[in-house]
Amino acid sequence: MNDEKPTVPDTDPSTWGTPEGRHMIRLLWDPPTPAGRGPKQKLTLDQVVEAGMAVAAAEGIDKLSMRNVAAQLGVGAMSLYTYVPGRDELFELMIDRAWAARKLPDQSLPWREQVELHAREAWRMYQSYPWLIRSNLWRMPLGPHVMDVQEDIYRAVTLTDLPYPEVVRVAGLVESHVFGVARSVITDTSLSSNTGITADEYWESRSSFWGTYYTPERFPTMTAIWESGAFERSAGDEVEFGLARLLDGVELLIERLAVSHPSPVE
Amino acid sequence: MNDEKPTVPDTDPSTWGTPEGRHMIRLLWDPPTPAGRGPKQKLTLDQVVEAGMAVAAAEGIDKLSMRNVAAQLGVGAMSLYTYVPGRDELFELMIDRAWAARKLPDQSLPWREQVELHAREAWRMYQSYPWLIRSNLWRMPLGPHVMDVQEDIYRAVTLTDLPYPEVVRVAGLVESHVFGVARSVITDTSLSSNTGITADEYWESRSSFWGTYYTPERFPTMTAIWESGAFERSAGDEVEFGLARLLDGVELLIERLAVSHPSPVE
DNA sequence: TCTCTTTTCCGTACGTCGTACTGAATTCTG
DNA sequence: CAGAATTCAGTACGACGTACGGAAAAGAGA
Repeated sequence: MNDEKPTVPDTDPSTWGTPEGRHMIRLLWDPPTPAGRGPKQKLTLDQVVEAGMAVAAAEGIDKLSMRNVAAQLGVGAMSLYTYVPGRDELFELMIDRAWAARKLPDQSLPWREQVELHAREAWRMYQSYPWLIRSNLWRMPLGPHVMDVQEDIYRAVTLTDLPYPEVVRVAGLVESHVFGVARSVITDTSLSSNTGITADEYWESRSSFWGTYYTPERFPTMTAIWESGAFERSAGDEVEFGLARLLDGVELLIERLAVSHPSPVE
Repeated sequence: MNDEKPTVPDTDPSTWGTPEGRHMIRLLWDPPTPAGRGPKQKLTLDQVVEAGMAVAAAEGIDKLSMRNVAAQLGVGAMSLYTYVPGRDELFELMIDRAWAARKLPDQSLPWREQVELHAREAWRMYQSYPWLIRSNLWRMPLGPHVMDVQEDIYRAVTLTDLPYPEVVRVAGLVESHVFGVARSVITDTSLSSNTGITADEYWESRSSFWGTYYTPERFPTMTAIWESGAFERSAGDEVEFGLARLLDGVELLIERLAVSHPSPVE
């Protein structure tokens, strides 16, 4: 037995994983080969992905359906399946494409400035492509742009000389923070995900709450904050504020570790 | 003109907002009145919400459909609409119910310990109800449990004596952090949102990437981190690590403000 | 040039979803 | 006991992703 399927590690990567997985990796990394035989393709993969981003930008991510993207391109819905395996995969390609616009920091800068630039670039990305907040429910696409940025973030954080486990955590912390601010701002700014109502309309529709169940006795702190006007936030500042606190904390950790394990080179 | 609809502020809260909004607020705050006339109800609102949570727990949030919840309860799908205005509203009620289990910290503790307890409770909540990570796409429900916890978080952060704008930001920062860790862990742990494949199956299916496009030259830092084993993270530690860095940063801010604006009482 | 194979395009169709509408059954009110 | 109000639920509509199959197009081999 076991003579047909050897248990030795397979050395040919083109047989690793599943056909679907390999197909998706190829779509992300290789320009799709124009394929000799049949009729010419009316579109390119890039056009399809761009049309998806156009639909998401114009009508919101909830309207990103195969039928809508196809209509945007003037083709039948099922035609898209020759370019893309399915809706989820199209979204994956859109995510990687969104990351393509990320600038990388000058490597000669101090680590903190590099990390700050990465955070601001992430913030800019979420503002440009608000539908990216949905990507949190997806696994990270293994696309070239996502991976290159990710690598550069880890490189920048490594400059702190922190041990690798802490590097991973700090990188995740910065990412989470920007994402968190983006999420709250986008949810409050753009249209509601399902119904098409704005934030103002939402609060207005539920305004009866403030006259019936909300009492300053039950919610004294919120009342005070509200009256101070501090709930009216400016989003950009929130990113910077959190980032500053967070990196202050990281610097403190670096100092503390330096004291307990002094560098032999110093 | 304008004699029928006065522009003076309406003093009767029962006319504020929209009928739908008022209905939802009532569902969140008042036990539904058993309503005299028609046939007895076979269920209670609580049973419906609980059935929704059961479906979400057993099959994942993607299987939370009106038909599934109804089947769970042994009633017709349309019957649910006498208890709940719609699917989104049911989810809103589920969210508030999930927050009901949040413990509040002892108010005599130092602010930092109180905030830490809030963070750990949030973490526990996301572990108990993983489908809550979807709530980020919703606006915060104005339910009693959500509001009470929120008030208590603000109260705890206020103990720092920071100005209100900073209080709001710090509270948001802690919330974002816990959410961020929960998101990454849940996405990596539970089944994929759409397809029913596990994280292991996902990475396995795409494993061809590592043999074809991934090279240590292009991704040197990730390679080093990978080989050190630092990518195998333990989630609970991540919450604590980030929380520690974050609150260290907040303490630093407090000290800095205390220096520039020394308390007159001291 | 003619045929064969491959590929593209896309209409149809199935199963899912939320929910509008309708009507029958049920219970309290007058 | 008639009428009004309310619950339950079947049917149906328009959206969705996508499996399937057929028609058309284009290069490859004769």
